[in-house]
Amino acid sequence: MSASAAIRRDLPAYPNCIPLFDLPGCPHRHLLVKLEGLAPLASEDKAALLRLPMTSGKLPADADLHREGDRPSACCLLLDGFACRYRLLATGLRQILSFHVPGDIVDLQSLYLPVMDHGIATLAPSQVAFLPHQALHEMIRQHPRLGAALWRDMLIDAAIFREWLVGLGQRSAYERIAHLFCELAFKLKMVGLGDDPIFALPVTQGELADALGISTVHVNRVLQQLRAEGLIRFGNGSLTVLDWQALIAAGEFDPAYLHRPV
Amino acid sequence: MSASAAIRRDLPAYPNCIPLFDLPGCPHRHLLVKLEGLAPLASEDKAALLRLPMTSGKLPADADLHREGDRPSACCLLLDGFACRYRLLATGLRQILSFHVPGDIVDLQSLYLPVMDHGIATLAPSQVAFLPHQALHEMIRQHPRLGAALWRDMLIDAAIFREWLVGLGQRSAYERIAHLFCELAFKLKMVGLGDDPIFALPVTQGELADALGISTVHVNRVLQQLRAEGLIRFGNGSLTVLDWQALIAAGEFDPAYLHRPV
DNA sequence: CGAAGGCTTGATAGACCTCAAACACAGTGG
DNA sequence: CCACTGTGTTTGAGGTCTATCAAGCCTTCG
Repeated sequence: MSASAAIRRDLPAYPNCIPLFDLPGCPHRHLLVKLEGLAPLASEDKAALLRLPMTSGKLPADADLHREGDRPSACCLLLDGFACRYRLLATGLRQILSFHVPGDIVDLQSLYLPVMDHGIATLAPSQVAFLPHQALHEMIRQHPRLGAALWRDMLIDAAIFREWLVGLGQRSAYERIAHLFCELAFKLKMVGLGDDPIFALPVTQGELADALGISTVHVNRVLQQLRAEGLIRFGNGSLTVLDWQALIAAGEFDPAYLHRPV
Repeated sequence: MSASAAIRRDLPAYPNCIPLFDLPGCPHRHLLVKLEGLAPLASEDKAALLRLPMTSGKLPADADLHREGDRPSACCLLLDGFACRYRLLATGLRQILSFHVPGDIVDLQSLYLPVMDHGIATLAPSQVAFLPHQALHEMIRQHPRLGAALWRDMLIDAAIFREWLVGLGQRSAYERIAHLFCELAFKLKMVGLGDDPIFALPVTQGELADALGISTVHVNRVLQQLRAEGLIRFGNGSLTVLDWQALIAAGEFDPAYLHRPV
C-alpha cells in the first residue's frame, strides 16, 4: 500500500496511465529479471522502473503494434505473448527480423530514431504495456544504471541481428532452423519461461520461413528431418528439445553473441 | 595555439595520447560531419569531441583491429581507408557484417558490451585513432548531446544490419549487389567522400561475396550483367554509378533505413 | 621473371523454389 | 450435430538460381 502510494507520486503528468507496478499478476517481472541480468541495479533503480507510467492492453495474434513509417511516442513492452519485427517488400515478400519474448521492449530504438523503419506485430495473443518516451528518457537521465542496462539490451539486439546475418549468409536451411530453435529456447530460459525441454513457441512454419529466408515447403521438410533424427518435437505452438547437444551441434550454436553469463 | 592549449588541459590521465584535434590534416572531420548530421551539437560539444585523447596509427590492408573474443579498452575511429566487421565459422566460411567508411567508430558497442562477438579488419590501407573507453564514457556523461548522437549512430548501425537481413533473406544476388552499391555510395556521399558518380571502393569480388552470402563466381557474373546494362563501372578499387535511377530500382533501394535527412 | 592474388569463363551439380493438390484441424453457423 | 470455411501442414514433381570445381588469364610486385 505505502509502496504503491509512493510510486503514484509523480504520475499526474501522464493521464490514463498507471504505474507498471500496479499491473495485476506481476507480468513485468520478466523485464526486471532481464535487466538485472544486464547491469547491476540498486533497489532505487528497480523502484524507478516499476514507477514508470504506462497503459496496457491485450491484443490478438497478428495485430500490428507499429507499421513502417510510424512515429511512436511510447515504447512497447511485451508483457505476455509473442511478437516479431518485420519488413514487407514491394513484391509482397516478408522478412521477419527478430522474435520477441515477454520482457522485451520491442521498439526501444524509437527513443532515438523517431521513424520506424520496420513493422512490429504480435504472433500470438499478447499483453503489452506502452511506456511513454518522455517518461523513459527521464528515467534514464535520473538512473544511469537503468540506462546502461537498456543500452546493453539494444546492443544485444544488434548482436542478434548480426548472428542472423551469419545464418542467412552462410548456413544451410537445416543449420538455420537448428540455430534459431537454440536461440529462442535460450531467450525463453533466460526470462524464466518454459519448462526446460519444453517451450511455448507459437510460430507457424510460414513464419519460420519468413524469418530464415527459406520457403515454407522447405521448412516443413527440414523439420521432418529434425524430428526423424530425434532432435526436437515441434508443433501446436510448442517446441521440445529432445537432444540439446545434437541440436546445438546441428546449428553450430554458440551463445556468446547473447552476451549473457551462461 | 590557444585552442590547442585549452584542449590539452585534461590529458595527463592518458599517457602517450594526444587530442584528436592535433591530428595533422584534420582527418577527424568526417566524424564531425557525421555526428552533426545525427544530432544538433553546440560548439562546446564539438570542442569536447576534439579534446578526446587518442593514439593513432596507420595499418595495411587486411589487418585485424579486433578479433572475436577480444576485450578492447578503446574504440577504433576510422580516419581514413576502409574496414569491415566479420565473423568466421568453424567451416572456414566468412560472413562480412558491415563495411565502414572514414568517420565511423567501428566498435562503439564495445563501450557497453566488453567482449567482441566478431572481428574487425581493414580492407585497404587505413589510418585509425584509438579512443579510450574511459574518456568516451566521461565525454558522454558530460555532453549528453554527443551521447545522443553516438547512440543514434549505433542504432543506425543496427538498422543497416536489419536491411542486410532483408537482402540476404529475400533478395536475389542481382538485387543484393545493386542495393549494396547504393548503400555504400550513399554512406560515402554523407561524409563528403567521393566525387559523386565516382566512389573509392577498395573491395574485391571475394569480399562482396562474403558480405552478400553468394559465391565469388556468381558475384563476377552479376557484376558483368550490371556493367553490360550500363548501370555501373566497378574495378580497380572504385565504383562509378552510371545510372543512379536504374541502380536504385535494381536494388529496390530506399534510404529511409539510414535515418538521415535526404 | 616467377609467384600470388584477383578476375573471368565453362561445365556440372545441388540446394532450394514454385506450383499444385491433398490432408488435418479448429472455429463458425445453420 | 454436421457441413463449411480457413489456416496450417504435408507430399510430389519439375524447375532455377546459385554453388562448386577447374582452368586460364591478367596484373602487381618482390
